[in-house]
Amino acid sequence: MASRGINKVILVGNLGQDPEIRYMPSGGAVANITIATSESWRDKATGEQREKTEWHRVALFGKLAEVAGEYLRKGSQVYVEGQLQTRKWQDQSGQDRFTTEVVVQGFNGVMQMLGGRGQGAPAGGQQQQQGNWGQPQQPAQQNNFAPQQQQQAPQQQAQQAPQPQYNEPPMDFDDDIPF
Amino acid sequence: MASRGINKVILVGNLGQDPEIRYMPSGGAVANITIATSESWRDKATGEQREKTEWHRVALFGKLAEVAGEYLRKGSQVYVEGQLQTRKWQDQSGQDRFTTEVVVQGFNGVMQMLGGRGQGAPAGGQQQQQGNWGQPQQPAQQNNFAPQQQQQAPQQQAQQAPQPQYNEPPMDFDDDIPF
Amino acid sequence: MASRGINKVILVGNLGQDPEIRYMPSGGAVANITIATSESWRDKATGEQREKTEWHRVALFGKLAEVAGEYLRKGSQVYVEGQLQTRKWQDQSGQDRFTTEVVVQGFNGVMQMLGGRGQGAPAGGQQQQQGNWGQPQQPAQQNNFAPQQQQQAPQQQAQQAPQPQYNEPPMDFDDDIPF
Amino acid sequence: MASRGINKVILVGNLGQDPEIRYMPSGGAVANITIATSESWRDKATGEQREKTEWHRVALFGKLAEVAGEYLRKGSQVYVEGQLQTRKWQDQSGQDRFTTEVVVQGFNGVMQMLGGRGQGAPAGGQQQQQGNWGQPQQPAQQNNFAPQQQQQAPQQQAQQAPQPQYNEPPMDFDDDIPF
DNA sequence: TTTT
DNA sequence: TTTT
Repeated sequence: MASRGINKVILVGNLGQDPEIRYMPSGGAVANITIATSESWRDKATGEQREKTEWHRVALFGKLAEVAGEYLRKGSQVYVEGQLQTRKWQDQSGQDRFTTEVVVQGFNGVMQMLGGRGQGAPAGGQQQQQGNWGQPQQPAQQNNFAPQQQQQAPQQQAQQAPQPQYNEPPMDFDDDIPF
Repeated sequence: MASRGINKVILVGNLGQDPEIRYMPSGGAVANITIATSESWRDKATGEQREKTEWHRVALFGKLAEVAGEYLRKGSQVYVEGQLQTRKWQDQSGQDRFTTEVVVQGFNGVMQMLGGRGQGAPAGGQQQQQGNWGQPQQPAQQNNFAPQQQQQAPQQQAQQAPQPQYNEPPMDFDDDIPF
Repeated sequence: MASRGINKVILVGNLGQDPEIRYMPSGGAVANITIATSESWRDKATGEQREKTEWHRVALFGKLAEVAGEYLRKGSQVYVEGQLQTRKWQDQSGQDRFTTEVVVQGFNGVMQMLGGRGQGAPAGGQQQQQGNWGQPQQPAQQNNFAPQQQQQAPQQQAQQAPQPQYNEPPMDFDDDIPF
Repeated sequence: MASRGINKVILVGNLGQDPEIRYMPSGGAVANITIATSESWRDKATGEQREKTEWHRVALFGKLAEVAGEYLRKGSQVYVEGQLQTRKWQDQSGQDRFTTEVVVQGFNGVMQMLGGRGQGAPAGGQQQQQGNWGQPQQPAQQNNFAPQQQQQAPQQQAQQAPQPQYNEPPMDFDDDIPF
């Protein structure tokens, strides 16, 4: 767990959609969220107000993934601190592709919900609505990674890049395998 | 220049190769560098020492780009602070691709050489050797972006992703156009 | 405005009280706020839940000070990014004392209100309530630093340390004088 | 080990003197270092180049303290990441005083030596010279905090503030007691 | 796709 | 002195 160099990302922004929770074969949770940050400025040439939004792919692991799944929702404001990680995957034509994510994990990972009083998910009895996360009908241990990937591919296609399989599974909070 | 949210990256690491300096049509400098950070750990299963290196694409603009070109070299240790930015480009087959970079620019961008006394380029009389950067034989104003891009594409191909053109040119230190 | 080394503080927390706004002889605004961050843990020995709150003295300058005065209130959640600065002052007995603050200022300073919809001050017609800030009855230019300091001394005494005079006035957003 | 809010300090700078290593009653190591960061600018009024150095008190705990003691020296360049902490102590006249330090500790603490090959302590056979740190003639367990404090007080007096005793001992890497 |  |  030593490291040479510093690789740190700090984001504060709002979720573009509800978190997607999955489970690794080991049973560790993974939450994928997208966070928006934006800059606005006055265009010198036209004098108009302009705005540009940057979307960040963030992957949380272990306990933080579970908290994200429970409390974060589309629109939630959040602070995350993690590391940059670029992973290689193959598209349908077998070509190499790369996706860069912010990995929030282990000792260095931080996730804090912002904005106070209950901006997130209902704490109470509505947990049935969470059925599409983590496949509650099946024990978490059975939820493996690859099948879920397949399902997501089509819709992700329209976005940016299919979610690659975590062939080398990222370190769960209790594991010693770094990313 | 207002912003909603925080988008901050901090890296400390070593350059994988000499900086590549180019000039935008406006004359503003752009330096592309790759920074390595690494983690090492003992594999629980095998007991072996393992190491994983992460490579970061970093783009510096304006004055910082010029300083990078003058003083940084392959192996230089550097601190950079910038923002995450994902840009879309088209590959040869016209397919959309995305590349994420750390943009170091303007007021929020920071670049500091580390390691003290002259780890980088010779400060003294060898500045002629910089001829291949920034095409000093021609006035900087003539160096536009696209042609240079073409030249770089082949070698970059082997790496990760061709360097996309900056169609929407990133803000030079003196410009009001954000990234 | 060059710098050797990195001096960066990032805080996310809540204000312990309303901001105190003052004006320097130059007319530049200064806002002093206190931000709480806290840690909670289970005491190994007793098994009890414990919590410790850290209070941070933060000084904002220029535009950010004005925004703080207008929108932040006791309890507001805020992100600030600034620099550590320790200043020397003399107590009543003439002894040297030191106070460390987070200075949020100029290009590197960041202040973002968190928590969304109107957690702060009313945007509308209640601005008269702000009368005790910045002495609106008098032109800002007349509000100088030292007198205000005198008034605050007694109450501050009970706290931590009297607010020292800014003998070497900190850089306003438009100044070139660093802190 | 939960926390509400973010309390983060990042420093890159050089040590003003050799680290001072002490041991807590528990046997955990504590290293005190001072780090300089500086800003330089051109004075608008006089046109002169000016420089201001900020000195930071940093306390490292546990393993990081040991590494600091072994490898850092006066002049060493270092990256540290920690938390702001203000502690109260009494001066000779019994008056309350406050000292703010950067605490580098536990999971969130980071310390990285910069500048590459052997800028710090001799890696080789000179480790006997470290005898004045950590009192190697006596078992670490016997080195308690308070006596060492007494010795340091006089010289520290000239500086900023006597090193307060850690009455509530800060969390060692293996402890669950936060700071 | 978020937020103001 | 804040917040949960």
